[in-house]
Amino acid sequence: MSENEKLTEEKIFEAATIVFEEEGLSGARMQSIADRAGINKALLHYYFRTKDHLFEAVFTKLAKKMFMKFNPIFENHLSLEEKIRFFFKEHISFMQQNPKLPGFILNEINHNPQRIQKLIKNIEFKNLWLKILEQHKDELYKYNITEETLPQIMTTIASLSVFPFAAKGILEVIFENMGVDFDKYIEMRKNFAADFVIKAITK
Amino acid sequence: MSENEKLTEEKIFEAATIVFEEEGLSGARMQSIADRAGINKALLHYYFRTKDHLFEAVFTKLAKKMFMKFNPIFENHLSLEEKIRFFFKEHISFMQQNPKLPGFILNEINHNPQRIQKLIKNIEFKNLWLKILEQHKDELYKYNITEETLPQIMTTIASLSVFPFAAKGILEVIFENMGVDFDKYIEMRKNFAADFVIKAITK
DNA sequence: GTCTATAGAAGGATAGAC
DNA sequence: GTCTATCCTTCTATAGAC
Repeated sequence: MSENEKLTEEKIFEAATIVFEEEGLSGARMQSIADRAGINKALLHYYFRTKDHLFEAVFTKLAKKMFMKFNPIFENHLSLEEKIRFFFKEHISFMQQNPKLPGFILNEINHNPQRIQKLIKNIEFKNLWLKILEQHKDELYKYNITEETLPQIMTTIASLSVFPFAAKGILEVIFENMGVDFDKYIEMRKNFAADFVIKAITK
Repeated sequence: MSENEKLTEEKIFEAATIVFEEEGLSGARMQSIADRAGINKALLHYYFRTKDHLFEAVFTKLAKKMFMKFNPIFENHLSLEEKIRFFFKEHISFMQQNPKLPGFILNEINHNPQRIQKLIKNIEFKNLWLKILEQHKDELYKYNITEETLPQIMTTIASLSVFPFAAKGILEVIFENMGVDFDKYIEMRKNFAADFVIKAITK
C-alpha cells in the first residue's frame, strides 16, 4: 500500500514538475499533468487536493534545489578565487541538467513575490552577506570589494550564471543566426565567467 | 469617428499592456483588460478579434521597444568604452521606467520561441556581430576580445543590465533582509556595470 | 486507491439590439 | 461603435461506484 502510494504520488509529482516548468502555474493544465503521469484527474485531487497545493509542493522543492547551489559560497576552507571558480562550475553544471528551472523560478516569483518569503525567512541574509567579508578579510587587500559593492558583485556573479538560461529562448535564436552553438557557449561559460569576475575585482 | 476609435483602441491597448505584463499571456483575463480599459469584453473582440491577436500586438510593440535600446551599440562614432558606458546608462534607465518588461519578454519567449523569430528575421546577426569587431579593430589591442569570446562578452553585458530586473522579485526580498534599497542599487549599477566590464576586458 | 461521470464556475467569443 | 445577453468550451473540483 505505502509502496504503491509512494509510486503514484511520485509519478504525479514528476509529471507536475515537468508541466509546471514548461507552462507556468497559470498555463499548466491538470489534464496535462494527469496524462503525463498516466492517471486521471480525480487522482490528482485525491493526492494534492487543489492545483495550488500541487504547485506549491513542486515550486518549493525546485526553489530549494536551486538556492541550495549557492550555499558553497558561504562555506569556508576555500579562497575567494576558488569559491568563484567552484560556484560557476557547479551552478552552471546544475542548470545544464535543469535548463528551464531559472526562467520558471524567476517568473513565478515575479508573479507572486510572497512565495520567496516563506523560503528565505529562516535565513539571516545580513549575516550571511557579511560572513563573506569576514571569511576573506585577510585577502581583501587584493580585491575591490567593500560592504557597499558587495551586493553589486554578488548579483553580478548570479547574473553571469543564471541569465544565459533565463534568456535561453532568445539566445538560441540569435546564436543560430550567428553560427554559435548554445551548448558549447554554456560549456565555455564556466571558465569565462570566473575569469571575467576575478579579472574585474582584482586590484 | 476616427478620433474616438483611436481613443478606445488606445485605451484597450494600454490596459492590455499592463495586464499582460503583469499576468503573462496565460494568466491574463479578457475581463481584467476590459475592466481596466473601462469597457466591456465584446468591445475587445470588436477591435482585436481574439486574445491572441491582442497579445501579439502588445508583445510585438514591447519587444521592439526593448530591443531597439540595443541599437546604439552597433552605431559608430563612439569608442568601445564610450559605447559600453552609454549602453548601461540608457538601457538601465529605460528599464527603470519599465521594470516588468524584461521578465515578461524573457518568459513569453521561453514559452514560445517562435515569437522572437518574426522580430529578428530581418536582422543579419552574423554581420552585426562582426561589425563590432570591424568598427573597433584599431583599439582592439587594448582588449581581450576575439571572435570567439564576443558572444560571451555580449551576453555578459546584456545580463548585467537585464538580470536585476528579471530577478526583481527575488532581489527585493533579499535586499530588504540586508537593508539594501533596490532603487539605489539600480542607480549605482549604471556605473558599476560599465566599470566592471571595462576592467574585465582591458588587457 | 483508482476510476467514470458530472457538477459548477470561468473564460473566450459571438449575436443582435441600439 | 458600444452594449447586454448568451453560447460554447475548457477547466477545476467533487460524487460515487468499484
